[in-house]
Amino acid sequence: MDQIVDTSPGERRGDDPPGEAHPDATAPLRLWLRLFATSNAVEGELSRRLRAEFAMTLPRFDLMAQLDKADNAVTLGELSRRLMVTNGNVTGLVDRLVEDGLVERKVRRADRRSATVCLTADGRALFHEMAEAHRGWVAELFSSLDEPQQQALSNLLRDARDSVVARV
Amino acid sequence: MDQIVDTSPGERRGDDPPGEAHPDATAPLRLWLRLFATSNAVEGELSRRLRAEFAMTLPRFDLMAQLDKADNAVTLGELSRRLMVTNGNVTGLVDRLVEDGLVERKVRRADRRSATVCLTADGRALFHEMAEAHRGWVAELFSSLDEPQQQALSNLLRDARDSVVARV
DNA sequence: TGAAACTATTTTAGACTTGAAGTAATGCCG
DNA sequence: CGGCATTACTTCAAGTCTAAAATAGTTTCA
Repeated sequence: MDQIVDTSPGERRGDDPPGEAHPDATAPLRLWLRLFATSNAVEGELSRRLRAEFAMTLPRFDLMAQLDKADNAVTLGELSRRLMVTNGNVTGLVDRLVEDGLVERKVRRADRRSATVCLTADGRALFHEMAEAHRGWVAELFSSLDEPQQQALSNLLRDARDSVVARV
Repeated sequence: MDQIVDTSPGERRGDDPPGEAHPDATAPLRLWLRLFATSNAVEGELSRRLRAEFAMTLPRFDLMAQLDKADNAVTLGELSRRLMVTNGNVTGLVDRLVEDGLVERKVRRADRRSATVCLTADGRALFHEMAEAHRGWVAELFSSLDEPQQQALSNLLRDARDSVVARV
């Protein structure tokens, strides 16, 4: 969690219009700075509320969201891919969720290397409760932006992500 | 690092146009999902390159960036505010940077509670080298977006951040 | 068949992060 | 002066995360 690089340009207010002769070499840096700051602010606030209201962490919530969406049992490897985190990370998260009785681990008979994970009844109930609150929080946090702005931002972010992913 | 919530809507391709009667209750969720995925992808890649090329972590780089920008010695508390992280976090980061000989800690005579930090000569030299590479990487990662797109995205992100910060 | 390659997961070491509690110096004010 | 709140920083416990090594099961193919 970081990224306050900004090796030079100040926060210029206004619509940052110029678009002058040679493009500002620090413009992408400012873009990244804002992307990071925004993402971080949202993540931090959601994290705080989840902790305060449900004694839950964001990573665990995200893992449960994948399980809820999947409907069926999912392997650890698949979870790792969907959450975009390492295998070892998923192992630990699942361990803790199992301790809390929110998910279940089952070894597959078909391939004894792999195990699947699914929500318990308790886990599913809790998740639905949290998900509803979570959806409301997200909508609230972005509520200064109107529909078209949110749409435009969403589209640009999709393009940005594609740009990044293509170069990783 | 997470957030793969997405409790329902698939990744609709195209420009997500509809804009129908009652606004999709999951639209903000999709926006947040994309924001997070993009930020995370960039952060991960910058982190990897920084580690590979300079044996440096992003948090330490960010801290050094603040010191470079500040020009003068900065107190730990000020660093904490600028990096938007807790005090305890800064203490540890500075400890490790001091071990590496990249920054210096000085107790202030005026107020013996507080200490200031500044880059060493080595630290400053290394930072400038890293910052140049870093700027290039960021520009590269976003290079699929043209100037106006980057500008538009940057502006929307500023609005989004303001929206979030106003509600935290 | 059996060795080598591959796949799925766990383990480990190291770093980062937070929130809460602890320590120490300073400032306020009766 | 002297107690008390405040401020600055450190310490601590718990959780998250990664990269790399280890473990174990499966597949391939000579």
